[in-house]
Amino acid sequence: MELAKTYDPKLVEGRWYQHWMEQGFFRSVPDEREPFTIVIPPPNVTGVLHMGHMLNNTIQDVLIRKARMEGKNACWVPGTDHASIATESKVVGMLREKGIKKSDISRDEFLKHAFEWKDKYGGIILEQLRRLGASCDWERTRFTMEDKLSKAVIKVFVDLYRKGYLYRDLKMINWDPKARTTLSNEEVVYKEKRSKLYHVRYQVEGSQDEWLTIATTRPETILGDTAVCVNPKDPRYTHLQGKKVLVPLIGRSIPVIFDEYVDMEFGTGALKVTPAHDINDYELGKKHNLETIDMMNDDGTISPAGQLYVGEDRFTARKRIIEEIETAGQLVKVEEIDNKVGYSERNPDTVVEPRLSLQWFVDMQPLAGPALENVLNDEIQFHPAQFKNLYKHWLENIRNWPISRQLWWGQQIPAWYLEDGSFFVAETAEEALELARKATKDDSLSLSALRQDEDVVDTWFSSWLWPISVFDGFENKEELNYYYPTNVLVTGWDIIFFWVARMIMAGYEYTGEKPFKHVYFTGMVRDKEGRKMSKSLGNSPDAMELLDTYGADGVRVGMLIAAPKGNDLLFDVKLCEQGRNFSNKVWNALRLIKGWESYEDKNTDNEAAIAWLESRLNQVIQDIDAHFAAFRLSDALMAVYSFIWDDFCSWYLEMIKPEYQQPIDSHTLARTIELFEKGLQLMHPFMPFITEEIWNQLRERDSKDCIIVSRWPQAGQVDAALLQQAEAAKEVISKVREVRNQKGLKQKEPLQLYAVVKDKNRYATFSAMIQKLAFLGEFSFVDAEVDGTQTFLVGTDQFFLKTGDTIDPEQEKARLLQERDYLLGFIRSVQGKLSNEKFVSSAPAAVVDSERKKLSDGEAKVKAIEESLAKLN
RNA sequence: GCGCUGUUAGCUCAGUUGGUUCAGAGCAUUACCUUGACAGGGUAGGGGUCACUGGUUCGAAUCCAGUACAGCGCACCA
Repeated sequence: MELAKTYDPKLVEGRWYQHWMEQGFFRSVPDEREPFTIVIPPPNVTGVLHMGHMLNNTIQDVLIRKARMEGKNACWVPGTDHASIATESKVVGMLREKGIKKSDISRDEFLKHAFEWKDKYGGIILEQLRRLGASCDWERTRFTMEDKLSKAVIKVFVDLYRKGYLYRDLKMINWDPKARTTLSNEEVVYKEKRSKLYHVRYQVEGSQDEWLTIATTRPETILGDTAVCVNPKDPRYTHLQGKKVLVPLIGRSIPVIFDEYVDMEFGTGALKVTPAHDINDYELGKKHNLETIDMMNDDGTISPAGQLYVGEDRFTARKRIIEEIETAGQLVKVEEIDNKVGYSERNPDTVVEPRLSLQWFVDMQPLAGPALENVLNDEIQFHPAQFKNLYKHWLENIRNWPISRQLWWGQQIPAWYLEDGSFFVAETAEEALELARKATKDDSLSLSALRQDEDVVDTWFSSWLWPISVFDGFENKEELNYYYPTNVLVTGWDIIFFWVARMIMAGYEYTGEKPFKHVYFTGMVRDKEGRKMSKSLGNSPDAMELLDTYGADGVRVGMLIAAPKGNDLLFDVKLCEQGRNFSNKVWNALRLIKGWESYEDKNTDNEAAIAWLESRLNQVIQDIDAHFAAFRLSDALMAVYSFIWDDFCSWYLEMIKPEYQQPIDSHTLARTIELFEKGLQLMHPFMPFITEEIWNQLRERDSKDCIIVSRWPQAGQVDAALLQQAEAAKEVISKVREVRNQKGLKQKEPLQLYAVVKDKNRYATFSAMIQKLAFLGEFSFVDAEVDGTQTFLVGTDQFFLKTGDTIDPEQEKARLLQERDYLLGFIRSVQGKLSNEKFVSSAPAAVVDSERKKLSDGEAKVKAIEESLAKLN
């Protein structure tokens, strides 16, 4: 069959993926082999594949494929995350389009809609991952909100509650008024903003015209003011001791209090205090027994407690209140300042409000200990390791985790309340009822007396259990014992707190063991200018389109070749082009080899070439294994890339290539196929499809004899002397080509080369190669300089190339003089070192020897050049 | 404000304990080549005072201190 001139991934990828599936190559069940386990960072169930996923999952696939080839029981567990805030807001939006308001339907109805939505759109991303070549065990696909996983969440909630690690408390939390839910500190993103600082004067109660001016960036909260605070050391305000002031517009009388907390330098030195809407104000309020007025509704509108602008949005209210204050003559001035404003991570345009709220919290202190210790002591290794710093800092300053979310899409909090507000935490309503009966000593209590907490838990409160729960580890230890701890987690460093740290905590708490041995952090995928990929910038390529255009292998190479671990990837489609070009290069190596007719012969002139490539291969295997061990995937890819392109294609195939349309001896062909196969195996983790295709093109194979399950090549002997000889030969060839280039000679016009060398053996093995690749009519050793030739040096060996051209003596002289001057300078610096007694006495002998060798080599070279110069004169 | 990390070729990055040609790779770029596996190609080049200053050392891209710039994290922000 004739092979196409260019490689077409479309004809290959789908076919092989299906074949792998049919053969069950991705399937893993526990057996006696060593396991190698990766759990996927579950993408949002309604998500679609983007560049970040491609990078992340390519890395996981590379690792899992390598492990599979090493004979390990490779298990990559896929799945999706219910992503409560993100998904719920998508569903709310979808319902709104249908004219349904969330507030008009019941929880059950809403969940019905949500599950319908999930069944329709959920899992698209998993299908897309198949296109990328992800070799997940799809039979293990899990979902964070499926029954078993939800049960685990409830179990853990109850357990932590009973241990006293989980409690309910009224605290200042971050509130997302769009999603109408609590957020943890980590879910608040602070952005530097240019804001207005309003200076507003409050009249001192009982005075005619005495005023106290405060400064605020959130004037709408004036409606919730219950004090004004000044520093007791501030001489400007000492006279206000015991005085009261009137809140503008509403005229509420509030005390002037004194606290060192206030910075005298900032604004006017007077701070309005709104205990319900600011964390610091709340602390002041507690300390000074202030009233707390919650003047905002959960959607960010003003509540009746605010008295004015009730029902208006907070930002509209801000505008209007300032206008009215100005009209009242109480706006002193407006100043521009830079401050940081917190936005919701999930709703990036929504400003987060500090809000006083009754929520469930996890006490992180007891969980943090083992999590910190085992990362610092490298029981769990971070790659790159510098993320340990970030991790350490966060854990050492850890704050309690508010886990309740005022949403419906998620695991409902297993707490049941009685009329009087007392509550009972249990895995089921029945158990809660039993607890309630015991507590109240009232056996007549029925389920209808209990009301379950309306809230659900934070998504991360389910995903922190992921490495355990995907193996059903909370009900059955069998699979857990085999697959856990998992080998490596591949994830972005941006969720180091959200997810990585918490999985480590849950791991130690619930299994007494780490959840993974290694964490490979990927950076963010940015465009080539370093900007974040975003819809509004339109700089985010369509992932599926890339796969179509460049093939999965091309895209995978493109992503990995420029993705050093932990660093952001500056993505450019040109990288995928490079990947595709590489595919094509390998494909054409196949075409060449397949195109050869062979004749039976056990003797060959190519023995040296074969032995050389084999040594190179063994060297490359060693390099690649070392790169993998250190998670240097880009380097591993680069090593195989240059082995295939440079060593195999550019040198080896050219060395053994027969004359045009001539056959090749069978021995060389067989050995070439073997070596090519090994190269393909090294490529396979990175480029699964094309390697499988070529693997099967090279020989007739059984349907089970696939490269994906072939054994990873073992590094054999490296013949260092041979490699050196080859390098010398390559240098001679390059030098000849250089001369041709300079002289404008044809590549294939036969020339004569003569050499004066110290050791003929150095060139003996490859002399035929030199002759062939440098296109020489003659290559021979001589005893003395040959006249009328172009000269060059390889090491200290002299070469004389007869170009047929007449040599311009002046030009040649100039060239030689330049080279000599360079060498003389070099020699001077080496001599300088060697004449320094301190160097000779304190440097290691090997270093001194090498300097001496440099000197003698340099001198020999100069001597050779001077001989040539003498001839020219 | 506190802390972490970085600064090496036009771009993205290697450079392991200071010492063998250590100043590298890929991409980009330049010249030449093109019926011969591959123009999605071949061959050969050009390109860097290793951010700056000082120190340690026989010897510094590498170690130390300081400076500048950049990125990130945390805290504060009326």
